[in-house]
Amino acid sequence: MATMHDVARLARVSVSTVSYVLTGTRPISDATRARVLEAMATLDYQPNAMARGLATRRSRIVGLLMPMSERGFGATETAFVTGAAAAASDAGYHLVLSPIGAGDLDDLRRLASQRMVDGVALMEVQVDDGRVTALQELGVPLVLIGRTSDTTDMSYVDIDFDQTVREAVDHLVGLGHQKIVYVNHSAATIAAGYGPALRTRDSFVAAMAGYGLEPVMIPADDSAAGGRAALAEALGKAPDLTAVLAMNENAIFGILAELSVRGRRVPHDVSVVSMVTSPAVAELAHPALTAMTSPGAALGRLAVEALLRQLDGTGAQHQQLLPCALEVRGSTCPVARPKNELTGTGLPGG
Amino acid sequence: MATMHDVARLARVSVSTVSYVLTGTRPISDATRARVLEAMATLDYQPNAMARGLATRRSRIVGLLMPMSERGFGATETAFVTGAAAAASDAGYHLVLSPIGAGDLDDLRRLASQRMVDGVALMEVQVDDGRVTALQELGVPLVLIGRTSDTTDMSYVDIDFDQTVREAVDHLVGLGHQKIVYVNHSAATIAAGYGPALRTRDSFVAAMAGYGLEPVMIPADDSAAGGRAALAEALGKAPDLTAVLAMNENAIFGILAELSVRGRRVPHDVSVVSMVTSPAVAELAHPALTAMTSPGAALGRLAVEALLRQLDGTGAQHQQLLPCALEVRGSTCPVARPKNELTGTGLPGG
DNA sequence: TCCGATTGTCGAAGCGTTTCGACTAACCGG
DNA sequence: CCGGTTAGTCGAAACGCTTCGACAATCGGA
Repeated sequence: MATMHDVARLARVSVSTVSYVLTGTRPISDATRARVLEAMATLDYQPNAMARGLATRRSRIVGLLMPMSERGFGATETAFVTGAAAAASDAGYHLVLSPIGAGDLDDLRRLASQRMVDGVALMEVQVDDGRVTALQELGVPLVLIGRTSDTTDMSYVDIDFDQTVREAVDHLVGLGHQKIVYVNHSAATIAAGYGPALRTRDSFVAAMAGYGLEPVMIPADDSAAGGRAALAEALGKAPDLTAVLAMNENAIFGILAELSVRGRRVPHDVSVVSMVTSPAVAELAHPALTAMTSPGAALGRLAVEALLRQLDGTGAQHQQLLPCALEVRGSTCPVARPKNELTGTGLPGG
Repeated sequence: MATMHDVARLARVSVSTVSYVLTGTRPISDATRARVLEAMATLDYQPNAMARGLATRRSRIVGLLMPMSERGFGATETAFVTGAAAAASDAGYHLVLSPIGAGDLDDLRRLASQRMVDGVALMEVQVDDGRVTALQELGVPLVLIGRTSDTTDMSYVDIDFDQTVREAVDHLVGLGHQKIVYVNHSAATIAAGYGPALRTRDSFVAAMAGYGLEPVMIPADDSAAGGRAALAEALGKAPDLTAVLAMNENAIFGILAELSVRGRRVPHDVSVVSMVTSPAVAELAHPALTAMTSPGAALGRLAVEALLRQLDGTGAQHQQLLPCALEVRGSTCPVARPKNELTGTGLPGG
């Protein structure tokens, strides 16, 4: 509750001197500084954030816009937020989380034009995202997590989907798998321009082509049921599949369930790799899933650090990709036999 | 960027008049109001949050303190945050999420004494929580999600664990189950004074006693492995168990895996009920889990609403409990036979 | 008809900082 | 010993809003 005035009076200096001690913008003699600091300590002084914000036109708050779907967010997104908050806190900033999605642009405009935030980080960026243009028009510094289609002059951090897919495919092919099915998000999600779904799709095609293999791809709704249906469809398209690469964290358990129902054992009959998955989720399955672990916390930290650099002018555009790390657990193993020509196209063991 | 001065000049009134139009604290003639509103519209005026905050000594920001563990948070906590953010937004407030745990009280004190937040809601409240006393000393309005041991003069919202456990037990007993094992959090978590673990434990004992049944309880580490170990222990203590009631969302998949390994089918041999679980997680299992669905979003909303009422003086202490709702899915069914004495203590079907 | 209350508006004084211009000493090289 | 820096400090003016006290005009009883 003590103000600068109180500190100044107790230290027998002017308020401006106190301010200079605090901000270091002008030289202060050691004696004076000591008196001021002592006064601050005895009064338990804390600068008032509002007053400071008004005078400097900087709130030292950055916003994190995270659309919250009804299905909540997984460990990946949580790690992201944690990393972002930690980075902000380290720099003496606060992080405001706003559950503002692509829908309510008005909310966003209000938040931004009230000058309550110095800059924002956007999560769940769509390939064509109205929030980006809205913020740019308002002149709000921003960094994306994810990418829009046109990244010119934009700062972003994102998962390196291309390398991640490549590593996953390398892992499976290295184990001898040839018939690999890729289970993506739903057709609707892809059509809506969800970047990760689009990018992994393209990368999968490219990676498979690099090995001269045919890329089989199936969309799946974001649910266990969607996973089951997708696997059924996959077995129709490629009855002799030996590996599944799943992008869809929500469908993965359905995939496993359907495999189990159909008598295909994991990993002996079918190897499964889950993409962009947190260890916690991977451990829930039995056997635990070999997965590409997303660099959630690191992404969050990088995003906020880039934003802060942009704010204080020590850095402009920042574009960075981070791959997911392959963590081999129990759901992948070498393919049963290289000579699986024996079974032709039929089911193994009828 | 337009300020009140600009609006006032354009509308040919004084700044105070503009302010009154905005806040409604004094009567304004319709003609004047119209002129002012029009000026605001043409200038695209937005009040500056900092200036307003400085003048009113209210930031219109409420904090949500959510300790973020490395294991991230589940759909329940996410729903909670969403509900809280929505409630804040509806009332024209912003929600600052701070990942401040029971550890860093200094961070907390700084946040609070900078007067950046008008009040705070605390998640993951421990039975004995230093944050509570710290905030009370600073005179910061606060509401808990969860409860400390002494709730005198405290506002809180929490899950009605007693009723939730009772309903779960009722459901199982109604299906004919008598040998019910309760899988709780780990011994360490219980010892640390984690409220939900303590309260459900007591409620389980009471509920079982109400039916004249013996309450068997097993602690489990928060992991799949913990669940497997717990189930093994449970089968040792009660080989003839027919139902498991699990409080531990992280252990549940381990429990299911171990049941499967031991040849006990769910739900035919063993019924399973998961407590305080979100539908999304319940659907991941196969069969989908009968669960007590936590009222996450509602809790968040109630907490923030109570806090805001406290802030504008239209409400003081607020204490409220909400039960989880029983959602019957595929993991529970009537007990195999009332005459299960046939099988003695051995495994059914050898 | 006069008085008290009400309505509508204004000017000015804060709110707690930062920052600019100015001023005093002390200091340095010539 | 003098003009020009430089270090150290102060007072005052912002920053953009709210709110208090004042005042004129209108109104409704007695």
